[in-house]
Amino acid sequence: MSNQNMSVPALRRLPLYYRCVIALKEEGKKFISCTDIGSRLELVPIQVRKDLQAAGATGRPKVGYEVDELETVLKEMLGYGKPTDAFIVGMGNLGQALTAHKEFERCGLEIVAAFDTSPLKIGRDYFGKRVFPLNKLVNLAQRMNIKMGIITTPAKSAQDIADIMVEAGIKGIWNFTPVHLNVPDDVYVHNENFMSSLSVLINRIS
Amino acid sequence: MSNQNMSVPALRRLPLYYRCVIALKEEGKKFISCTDIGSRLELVPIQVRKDLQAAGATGRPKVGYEVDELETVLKEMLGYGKPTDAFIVGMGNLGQALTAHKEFERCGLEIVAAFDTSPLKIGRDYFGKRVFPLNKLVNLAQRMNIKMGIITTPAKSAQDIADIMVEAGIKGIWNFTPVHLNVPDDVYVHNENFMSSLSVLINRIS
DNA sequence: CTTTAATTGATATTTTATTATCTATTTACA
DNA sequence: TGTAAATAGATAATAAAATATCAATTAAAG
Repeated sequence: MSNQNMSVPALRRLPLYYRCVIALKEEGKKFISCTDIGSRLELVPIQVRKDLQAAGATGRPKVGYEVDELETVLKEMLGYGKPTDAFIVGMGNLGQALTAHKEFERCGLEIVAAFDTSPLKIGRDYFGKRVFPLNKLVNLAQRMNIKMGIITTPAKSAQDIADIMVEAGIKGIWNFTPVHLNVPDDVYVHNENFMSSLSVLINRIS
Repeated sequence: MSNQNMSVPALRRLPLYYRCVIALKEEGKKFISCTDIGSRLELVPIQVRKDLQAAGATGRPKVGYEVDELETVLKEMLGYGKPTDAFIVGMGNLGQALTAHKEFERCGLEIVAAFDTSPLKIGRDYFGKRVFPLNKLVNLAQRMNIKMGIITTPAKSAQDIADIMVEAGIKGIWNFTPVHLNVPDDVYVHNENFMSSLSVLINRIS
């Protein structure tokens, strides 16, 4: 199924290609070349070709890739076909923003439940998602076979939440806090560290 | 001042070291080694040492780095001392979440004004930041000498906003939309593409 | 029917980032 | 005072990613 030996940088570029393909499809294009995609995304054609090759797409010389086929291949590789169910913990501003985010549903992610410790939030619905107390997480995750968790709590609770997620059998954690999480080897953590991005930006403009 | 020839991966790790240093300082530690930092962050000591070296820190054999000095060096390199003023455009859920984010102020970023097109939002305050109409951006940015812009609008308006920011003289754009932005060479765009992160997560758990 | 231009696919090269090795230094302890 | 252990700092090696080169293929134009 999903190619595990694809490099992280390449994998991160696939959604860009997907968006590009959808846009071109809407423009009525039937075929598309690496050069086309590259010029739209400011990437060199060779890189696009290598990435598409790794994703399993095949094209025809002089013509390029068939748009419909490319869409299918990318969709498959990105898991857009069968969405992954996820829990989100921390219904602060960021948690709410992610829960409201429409694009996730079109892109392989279904946030099925939210968790918080605040009695003001528990039992409420945010954008159609019910908020549960934290102590229900393990049980619900196991019953619903949840494999992905999103952490949008304050930094100080992040490790505790991660521990709970690990106990619940979650295998992928999307960590929006700036703390390093300690988890077993079979759990993959992706850190969305805004501070890291900020460092680069500040460095580049000064 | 800020070292332009530091690699992006290394630069992205600096905030992690900074957090670690602050934590150790609070624990009362006076000196800290690469091994210590590495074991806390699950990084190999050599990598930590090289990064700190690039940041300009110097340590003593057998002892490590002085915590206070390390804090100063990292703070300087990260620009935490003199915060960068920024404008944010798009006061939807994500825009509000970022505006509310307390940590930015402690980490070199000051969001000084917000912009939106919705009459319901213009004139209001969100977390102490006034929302202005979009057509005020260029003028305000020039008067306030704003060099950083954050885009949290819907995807379809992103390029338009980027064009306005470029016109306003903004040199660094933090793009939270999934679209590729076309800007002149002297403007640096950092893409915070949630879809890219999602690809990696979905790929790794399946 | 032949030539030309564009493009893929495969392989090779270069660049960048990470990791290892080795030496010098410093502290702690016998 | 001497020795062992830990560590920084410098240099070297390795691994990973990006980019270039080249041959094969195909469609279109002459």
